[in-house]
Amino acid sequence: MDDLLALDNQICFSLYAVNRAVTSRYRPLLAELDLTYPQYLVMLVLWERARADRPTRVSDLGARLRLDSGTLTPLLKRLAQRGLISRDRSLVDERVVTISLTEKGADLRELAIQVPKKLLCGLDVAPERLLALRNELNAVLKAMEIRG
Amino acid sequence: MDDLLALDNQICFSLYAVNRAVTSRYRPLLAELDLTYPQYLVMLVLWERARADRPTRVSDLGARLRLDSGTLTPLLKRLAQRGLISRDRSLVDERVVTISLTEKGADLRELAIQVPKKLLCGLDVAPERLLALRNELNAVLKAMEIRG
DNA sequence: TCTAATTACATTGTGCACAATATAAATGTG
DNA sequence: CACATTTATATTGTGCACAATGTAATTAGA
Repeated sequence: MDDLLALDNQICFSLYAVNRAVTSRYRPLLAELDLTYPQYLVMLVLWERARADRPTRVSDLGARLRLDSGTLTPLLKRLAQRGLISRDRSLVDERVVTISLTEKGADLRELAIQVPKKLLCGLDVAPERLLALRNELNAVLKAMEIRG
Repeated sequence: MDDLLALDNQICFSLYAVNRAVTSRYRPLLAELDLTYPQYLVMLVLWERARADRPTRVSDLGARLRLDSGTLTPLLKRLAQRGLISRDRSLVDERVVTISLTEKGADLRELAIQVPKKLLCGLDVAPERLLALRNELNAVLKAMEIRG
């Protein structure tokens, strides 16, 4: 059985399925914050950088999340429309758009802290198994990004 | 350091990033078959079931890939339009749509065999690491699906 | 048997991802 | 300084995912 094409032999399918399964666990929790999952990731980056007093450009978000402006621009517009962030053209370099948290956006962090807590509770998977998985994933990601 | 919210501490982000990284490795290979990644997954299921002479309904695809008709219906219409599959209302139960491979669709399997081969070559990750990852992923998926 | 509930799929609408292209500002080069 | 090149973001278009709703066929119940 060299069944290279069997669905269950594709790592890619496991990744795809688990990713969607995990995301759908997040969905109801994030719905309480009125955030989608990618919006949540953007907010995580912004909260992180704000704590270190680092200004954030669209391209910084792109580098961190591996997303391009085609994805980020409309997403950021929606966050801005909801008053969580502001988007301002840099005065130094007018090509650059600087993203900053509004007070409302910064405050949302308090609520967001509950998200990973609740998620881990609801997840019937041993913590050490999750940690092992994360480490494997990060190793693979690093290997893929360095070479290949 | 209560940094529950640090991006790098979120398993979900690793999953999300690796999933997209792997998918983008598939993309150029699948482009040669003129398939998207989800279309490829559907074809894998169809090839698998055809080998076992199992007829396939839309809901069978949905169960296997965990996708609903909102995703599958338009995807299957596109595959049908390209002449890879046919979609036929069941005569026994008119609610059911049966998906079958056309000759062209069945033949595409030969080309598709190259996909995982080329992918593994291009991937600079040790095979045993991938196998470990897949096993971890499958274990987590199973745990998530059995209990909430 | 008539009707209510269920089932299978389709449709609509929103929000990603991503390719391709556009636009405008900055930078480099002669 | 002109002008080509590069850079940062925006726009357009396609194809998922998924929630919500619709529709028609089947099944279950009274």
